[in-house]
Amino acid sequence: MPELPEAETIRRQIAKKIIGKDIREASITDPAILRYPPDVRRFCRHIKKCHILAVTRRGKAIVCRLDSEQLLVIRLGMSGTMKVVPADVPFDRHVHFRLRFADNNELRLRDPRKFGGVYLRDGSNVDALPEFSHYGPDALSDEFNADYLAAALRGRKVLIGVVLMDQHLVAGIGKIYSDEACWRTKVAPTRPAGSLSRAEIKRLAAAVKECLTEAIGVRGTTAGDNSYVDTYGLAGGFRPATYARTGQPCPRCDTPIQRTRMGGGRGLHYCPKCQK
DNA sequence: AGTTGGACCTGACTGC
DNA sequence: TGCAGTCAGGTCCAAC
Repeated sequence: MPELPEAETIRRQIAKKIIGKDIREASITDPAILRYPPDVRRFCRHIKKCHILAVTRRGKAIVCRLDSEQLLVIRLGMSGTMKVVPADVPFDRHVHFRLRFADNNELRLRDPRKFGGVYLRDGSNVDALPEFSHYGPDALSDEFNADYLAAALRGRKVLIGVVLMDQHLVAGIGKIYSDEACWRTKVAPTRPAGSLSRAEIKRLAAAVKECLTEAIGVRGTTAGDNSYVDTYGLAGGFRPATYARTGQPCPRCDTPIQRTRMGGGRGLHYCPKCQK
């Protein structure tokens, strides 16, 4: 599932191929993928006159800045991948969104589970968009640090492994890197967020940046039932210590990794011995 | 306001 | 072999 490192990997790879390009045609095979505006035909008619000025990222989302003073937001959901290929390359039924450029290459969004989405919004300020107006600081920004995290966690009863995935608190972290950051901090993800000591919070903030940065360096993570691949179809090189490793030995102490369900919901992976 | 839980979606897997 | 059931999770929304 694309989190910050996977989104950043895809952003870097497609940026080289689409910045400065003129859009000639947009195709939306599944209208549900277009979250805004509601009118598919108007969207397609409008965007085919646009030019891509920049490709940035906010949390797990990729944002294209257009010369029309608009922003094209692409969310990958949990199964989304993007690639740029010549327009005559065949595609399957999971490709829901395509942008064809004047050079006859196509940007394609493939998303089997359809949790992803495309948004076209007026304006050039990413933080002002409805999609991001309540987002916390990007996990790799200077704004996300021990002081910020300590203030944000104070009094919170939600489990630390859950609250780290709250994009309103900090943007870019999902299951893989929440589990990973807790493991590196030696903190059980099942602890109430407000129970962490100042020292633990400081280590946690550093661990978040550390594992995200490492993961970007190896083009993200391919693990569990997810089939994430970058725009060249290659798996990510990051190897999580606990995520999707239930029953396998902890890399630090060999204790079998446990998985718990938080209230019937999603799973948290951790080492019951060295994470307190 | 903080928190919980269900809905969305479909490929991969399990069990009969 | 085939079919039903379960699981995975990012995000949104309704309901305590």
